[in-house]
Amino acid sequence: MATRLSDVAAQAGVSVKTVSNVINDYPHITARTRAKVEAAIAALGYRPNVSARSLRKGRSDFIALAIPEMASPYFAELGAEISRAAKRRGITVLIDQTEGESAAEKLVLDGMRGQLIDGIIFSPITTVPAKLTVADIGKPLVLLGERPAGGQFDRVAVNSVQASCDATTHLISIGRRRIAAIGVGGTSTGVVRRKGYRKALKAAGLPHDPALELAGTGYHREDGAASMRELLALPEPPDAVFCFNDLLALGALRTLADAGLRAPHDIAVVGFDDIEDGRYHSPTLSTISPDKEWLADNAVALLLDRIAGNGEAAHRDLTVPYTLQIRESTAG
Amino acid sequence: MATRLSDVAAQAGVSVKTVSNVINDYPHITARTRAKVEAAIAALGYRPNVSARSLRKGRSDFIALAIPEMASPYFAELGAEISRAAKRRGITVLIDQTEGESAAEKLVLDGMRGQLIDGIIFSPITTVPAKLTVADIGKPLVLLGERPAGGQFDRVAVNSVQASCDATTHLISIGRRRIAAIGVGGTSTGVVRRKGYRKALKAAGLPHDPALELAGTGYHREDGAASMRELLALPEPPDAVFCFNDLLALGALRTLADAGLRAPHDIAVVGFDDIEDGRYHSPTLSTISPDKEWLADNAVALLLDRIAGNGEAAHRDLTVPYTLQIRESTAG
DNA sequence: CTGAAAGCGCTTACAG
DNA sequence: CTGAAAGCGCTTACAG
Repeated sequence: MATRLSDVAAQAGVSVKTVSNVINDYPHITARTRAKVEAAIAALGYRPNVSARSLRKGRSDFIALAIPEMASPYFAELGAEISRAAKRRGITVLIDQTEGESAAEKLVLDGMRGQLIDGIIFSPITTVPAKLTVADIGKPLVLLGERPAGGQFDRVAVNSVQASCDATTHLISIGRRRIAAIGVGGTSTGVVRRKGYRKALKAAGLPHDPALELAGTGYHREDGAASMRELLALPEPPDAVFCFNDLLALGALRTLADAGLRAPHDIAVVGFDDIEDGRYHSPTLSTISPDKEWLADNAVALLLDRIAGNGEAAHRDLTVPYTLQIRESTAG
Repeated sequence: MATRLSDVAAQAGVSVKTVSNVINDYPHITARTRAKVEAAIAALGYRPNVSARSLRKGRSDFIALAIPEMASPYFAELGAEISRAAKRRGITVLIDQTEGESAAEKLVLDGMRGQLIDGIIFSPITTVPAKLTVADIGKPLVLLGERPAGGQFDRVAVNSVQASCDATTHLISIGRRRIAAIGVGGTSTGVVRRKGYRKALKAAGLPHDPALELAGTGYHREDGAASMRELLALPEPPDAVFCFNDLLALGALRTLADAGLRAPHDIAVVGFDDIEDGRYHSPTLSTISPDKEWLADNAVALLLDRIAGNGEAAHRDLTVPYTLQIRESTAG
C-alpha cells in the first residue's frame, strides 16, 4: 500500500542506502544520482515514515511546547513564534496544554509522549522546577518564565523585576502616587513582579499600602475585572494600577468603563506582555513589551543545541529584551 | 538505557504479550496479573515507545489540526477546545499553522507528516477542497468552515448565511438603514457571509449599495481598522457595520474611537465568532456566537469514527448551533 | 558509491 | 493465559 524506501530504490535503480543518503542530505552523492532518486520519489509520491525513522534514529525532530493554555493570547502569540522558529530549523512543535494541572506531574505521567519528542520547551505554572530533576525528564528541557531554573535547566526569561520596576516607575513619572498592583498571587510571576513594583515605590519614597496589592485567583480578564472592583470599593481608591499581565489590565479597564471612569484620567493602567488586543483596546494599553520573536528563537536554539548533544555544557540563563510601550491608558 | 516492554515482562515474570495486553487494556487478564504488571511498570518507570507502536500498528493516536494561525483568538480558542475534546478520547492533537500558504499544497507536501498522524481536522483558507481528492490526502479529513466539502469530506460548520442574515437583521431591527459589510473578500467566508448580509437587506426592502461592501486584505484587526477608515471617508458613511469576524469588528471600533465616534450611537457594530476579547472591549461587542465546544467535540468524533474504519459511510455535514449575543456595540 | 543484513521497540498471529 | 518469532519501515555499520 504505502510506498517504502525500497520501492523508491527499485524505481531509481539504486540501493536503499543511496535513497536514504539523498533524503537525509548526506554528502558524496553525484548530481546525477540525486536527480534520479528525486525523480523516483516524485513519481511514487514517497514520504518517509517518521515513526520508523524516529524508532531507528532515536530522534524525531519533534519538540513539545508545554503552555498553561493556548487560548491565552500571550501563549498563543508565543506559540505561533516558537512554531515558526522551529519550522525554520526543520523541526515540528507539538503544543501541549497543561491547563493548570500540576505540570511536573503531567510531564512525568505523560512520559514525554513516549519518547516521541526530542525535547521540551516548558512554561510552568504550578510546578516548582527546583523539584524537577533532569533524571525525571530524561530529555533536554528549556524553561520559560520567571521561575528560577535552579541551575538545572536552560532558561529564557524577561528580567521581570526590572521590567515591573520600569512599569511602576512610569506610573510615578506621570504623577501618580497611590499605585495598586493586580496579580500578586502565589505564582512566581506574582512574586517577582511584585518585587519590582515595591522596588519602584521604595525608590520614589512612596509608602507601600498592602490594601493596594490584589492577588485575585488567576491571570485572566475576569480576574482583573474583579480585582479592579475591589480597588474601586476601597475608601481611598488608587490613582494608578500596574497589572501583572495584559489580560488582567484589559479586565480592569472593563470595570473602569462599567463604573463610568476613564483611564488614564481617573486611574492610569499599565500591563505586561503586549498582546495585540491591548493595541486596539479603548483606551490602548500601555505595557511592557518583551521581544517574543527573540524569546522564541533563542528558546528553540537552546533546546536544539542540547538535543544535538551539548548535554554537559553549563546551564544558560537568557534575558529577553523588552521595551515599555506608552499608550493611551497612561498618556494624556 | 530506556526501559522496554521485555524488561517489564522480565521484572513481572510474565510474557511480553501479557504486558502488551495490560497496556492496551485487552480482556482476559486476571486482576492479579494486572497488578503484577502494573507494579513492574511503576517500578521501572516504563513508558511505551510511541514510534514503535505506531510503526507496528499503523496508528499513532495523533491527529493534526491545521489552522491558518494560532495567534488568531478564534483559532486559539478553537484549538484549545479541540485539544481538550481529543484528550478526553485519549488522543493527542498536533497544531499546524498553515500561515496562509496554499494549504492544500502544504498538506500534500508535508505528506501528512510522514504518516505519523491518523487524520486531520482542516480549517482551509486558500485551498479549494473541491480540488482536493481523498486520494491526495490518504487519511481521514474533517473540514471546518464554510467551504463546500464537495461531498468528499465530512464537514462541521456554522450556517454562515443564516447567521449573517441574523446579524444584519439585528442591525435593521434597531433602526439602522445604511448598513455596511466588512470582510467581503474572495474567501469562502467572505462570499457566504455577504450572501446572508444581502439576503437580510433584501428581506427588509433596503437598497444594496456596493460602496458599503469592503473587502480589505484579511481578517485581522488592522484590516477592520482600515476598512472603517474608508467607510468614514465616504460622502455618506453608514450607520451600522456588520464585520465578518470579531477581529475586524475590534479594529473597526478602534477607528471609531480614534475618530471620536461612538458605537452604537454613531455607528453600530456587530461581529462574528464571539472571541473573549469582544466581551471585554469598550464597548462590548455584539456578535454571532458559535458553540465552539460543540464544534470541537463533533469534529473530533467525526474524525475518530472515520479513523476507526467507517471509511465508506456517506459524508456528513454537521451544522454548529449558534446564538446572537447582543452587547453594547448595538444596544443602547 | 552498492548490497545484504541487523536492529530500533513494539504488536500480533501462531502453536501450545 | 505463555513463549518464540515475524515484521512494521527506516538507518547504519559492514564488507566490498
